[in-house]
Amino acid sequence: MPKLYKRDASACELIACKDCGIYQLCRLASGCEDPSVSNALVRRRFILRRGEFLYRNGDTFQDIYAVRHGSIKTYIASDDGKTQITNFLGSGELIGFDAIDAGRFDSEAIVLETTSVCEVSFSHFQGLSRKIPGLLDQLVVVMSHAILRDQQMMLLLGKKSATEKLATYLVNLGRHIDKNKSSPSTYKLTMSRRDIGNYLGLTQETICRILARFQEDGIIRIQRKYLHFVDMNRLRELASKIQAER
Amino acid sequence: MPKLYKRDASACELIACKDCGIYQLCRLASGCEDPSVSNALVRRRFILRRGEFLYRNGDTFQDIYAVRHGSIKTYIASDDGKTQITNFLGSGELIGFDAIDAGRFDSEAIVLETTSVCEVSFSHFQGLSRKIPGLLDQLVVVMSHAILRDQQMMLLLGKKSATEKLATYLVNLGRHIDKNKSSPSTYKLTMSRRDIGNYLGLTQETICRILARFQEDGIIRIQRKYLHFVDMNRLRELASKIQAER
DNA sequence: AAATAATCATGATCTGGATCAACAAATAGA
DNA sequence: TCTATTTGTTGATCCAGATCATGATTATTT
Repeated sequence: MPKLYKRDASACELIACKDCGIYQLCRLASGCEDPSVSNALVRRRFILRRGEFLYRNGDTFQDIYAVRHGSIKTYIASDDGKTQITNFLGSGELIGFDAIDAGRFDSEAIVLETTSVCEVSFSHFQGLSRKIPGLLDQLVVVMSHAILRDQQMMLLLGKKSATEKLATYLVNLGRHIDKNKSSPSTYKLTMSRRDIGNYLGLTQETICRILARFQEDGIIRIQRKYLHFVDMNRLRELASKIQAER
Repeated sequence: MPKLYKRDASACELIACKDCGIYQLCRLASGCEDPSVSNALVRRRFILRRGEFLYRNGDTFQDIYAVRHGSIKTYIASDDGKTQITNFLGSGELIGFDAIDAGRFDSEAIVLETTSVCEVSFSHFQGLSRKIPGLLDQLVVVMSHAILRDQQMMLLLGKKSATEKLATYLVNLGRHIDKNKSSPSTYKLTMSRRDIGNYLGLTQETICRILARFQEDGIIRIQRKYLHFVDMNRLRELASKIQAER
């Protein structure tokens, strides 16, 4: 059962700041091209471990966060207790701006593995933006992208079959790999089958079965948490059903 | 078959600017409290008629829009031609910021009835924001709200039953009514059953059947496009299944 | 006004993915 | 180390909502 909550810490392995979602923001804030001088924006860094919350439902909104290394899931709940995972976040991604309007979080963020995070005080950010033109413009761009992503998700949830959903999900994982140039085509899944199912509007059983089928068909190899991409093109076809029959 | 596209025009019945989603923006831009002085921000106003596009897939992004009066649907398409309606917009709502990041629209907006729109040049908006602190902050707030809304939609699409989906949809329509104080509890549906179904991840047949059931159960009265709310509380219960049995 | 095309409505049937069940494997805790 | 809990897997069955079909209204065009 989760657990702790925003434990303080310091020093963590750096990921390249220039691969971070707030790199442009940090660069602007520090007023120079040097990517390491990001402290004008980032208040503190800390580490969370598996099962710990970054924020909880009802928390007052004060900060936005950037994932430096690790992974996080965010989800919302309905009145009657159903939950929907709204995103899985990895290195360089930003969390928290869904709470700007209400001034408090109506969602929760749980860490899926040991994860280091940069914390940006939003009021400090707003203060800086008075001095640094372009800072808010950059935030607007990031938020625009998030809206686009959410709309793609609505399309997936509303219109795609189970196979298309999972194929789409895997293709998107694949993109991350290229971006972070880890081993050519292998991915460590940090989320459970249940989480994937919840995210895609399916059950864990369906996820298991389709993963098994993808493996039989020679599209992926999967062993528990370890996913290996064998035929990315076929997967892309399945993601939007343009499969040249078979 | 749709049709024309961004036809120019002028003069249209005003809706109260203070009920508009960009009222705060207009007010800041005009630098005074007078809600009628909004021309610092709004470039032009025009009217579209049923079936006309406000923007189309692939269009270069230049403007954001505010609906003054009328209604609009927005949707995206997958590679294989499935479409998902992402929003229905009414008076005072803003459209277009999903295109800021990419610089072009990956979605389309079609007008559902004769609709008047305020057009705001985004580059002009950015220019103004250099002089008027708070302008971009306000946009960030509006976008944050849009993200929240999209997440609620993901929950609906991923986790709710057909009945819950439609009840939720009707309850949200109801909110609009109060806000725009039209006749006590009657609503003119400008979208088709098919559109509602598409939006909610259902078919038009299912929408018809559930509407009929809601009417039998004395929750609404519905006659083609005209919807009358009879028991809003019951509807709210159905929206998140907390129905005290029956 | 007549013809055509959308839209709405309702019944009959089918099916993709949920649910239920039972167990295996891995992980966390004591 | 052993035990308990979580996570993953696969089969059998079921059902909510899709699909198919047909006709009634209502809008739009000619």
